[in-house]
Amino acid sequence: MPKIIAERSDVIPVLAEIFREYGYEGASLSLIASRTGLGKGSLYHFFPGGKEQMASEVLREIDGWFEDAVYKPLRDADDPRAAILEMCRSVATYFWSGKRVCLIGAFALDNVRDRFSDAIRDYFAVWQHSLQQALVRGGHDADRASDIAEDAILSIQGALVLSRALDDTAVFERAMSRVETGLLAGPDQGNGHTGP
Amino acid sequence: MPKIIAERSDVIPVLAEIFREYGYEGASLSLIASRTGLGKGSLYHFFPGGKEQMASEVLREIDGWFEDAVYKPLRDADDPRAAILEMCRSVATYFWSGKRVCLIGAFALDNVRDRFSDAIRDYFAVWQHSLQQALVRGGHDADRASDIAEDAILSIQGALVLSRALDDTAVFERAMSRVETGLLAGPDQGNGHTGP
DNA sequence: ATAATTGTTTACCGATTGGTACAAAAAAGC
DNA sequence: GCTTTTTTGTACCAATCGGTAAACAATTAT
Repeated sequence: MPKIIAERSDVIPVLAEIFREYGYEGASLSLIASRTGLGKGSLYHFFPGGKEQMASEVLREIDGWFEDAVYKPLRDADDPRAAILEMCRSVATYFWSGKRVCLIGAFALDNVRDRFSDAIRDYFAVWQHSLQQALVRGGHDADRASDIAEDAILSIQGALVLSRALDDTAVFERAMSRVETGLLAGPDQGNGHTGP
Repeated sequence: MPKIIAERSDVIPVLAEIFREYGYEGASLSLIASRTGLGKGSLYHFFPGGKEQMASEVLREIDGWFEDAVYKPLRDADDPRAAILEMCRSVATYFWSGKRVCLIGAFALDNVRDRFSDAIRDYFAVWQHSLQQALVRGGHDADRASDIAEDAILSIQGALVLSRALDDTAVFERAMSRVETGLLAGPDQGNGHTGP
């Protein structure tokens, strides 16, 4: 039978998009089979662990992408401010201005959270830590940097929720603009809740 | 047969909790039947429209609760600052410091969003509008109030995502504290992205 | 008391779920 | 060429899905 194009690694992004659109439970095997072009036989040949393995590898791939494209630059870049700017740009592109859901955030709200809790926690924890590190190198003290990073990440997630709920990408874009401003504000400004 | 206790209105909060825990697709009829104590027959007697009607009435009830407990006070209260403070308190209690999911936010990320898009949109739109109104009465101009309200609501939603992902209610509490500070800051402070 | 209404039980429906078995086909190694 | 390994199609599985039918019990109205 024809081998079409399907390398094993080519199928994971397709799986990711399916899970994004339909959720874990909503992504039925027949749907997966039809969208990937792979029969059940092939699917279970590549992923003996079934749907759970598919989702698990999707999460790993997403995490890997963020590690390379976002987290590592944040930690290693010479200019932390430039890295933060680049993060905002990458994130806005990745989430297609709010039209594309964050699969890991969606899983966090779903009942499948327990099944993938480690991957979900790591994704956000590493993100926050990397961002915090960039902020510290930008002159913030550790505690305040942690706070700012947390607020930025949670704002991005909330922006995805709200822009999808209101069906308005402008919500996401405004939020990203606020996040960028908040991250780039120097350590001297006291624009937080730590006031008197 | 015994009439137990089940008034029709008593079952809706139970349904709400089930949907929160398992999501729309994850809440199977057999699960609903066992948790409510009602057989399928009774369920379909009360909700001829099946699961979709159940979810729909749950959303209406949630919306009604927020209208009474949050939105209306925000619009009508004599002291807008006190109303905003009360909103923060109500929200923190309602979401049990981040341990309880926002069903409407979760639906917004799910594939059932299309089915309930009107209810989802209204919930957030009315929230934002009510909060904006309170801010305007607190001295902000309309555009800036809209921006602040949007940021507050999206931060709350993001806090629910992140605190669940990290399994840490402190994330939610810190976020609520920041939200409160941001909402209560007077119109003279320039702590936003509208700088030069 | 009796009739009409309301609520509940139970059995059942076809469709679909995630997953398995296995043989045939294609690709790769020799 | 042949053999071995990797990949695929098909048939099948028990379990469960959301939903229906209808006989029956309990409540209410008369």
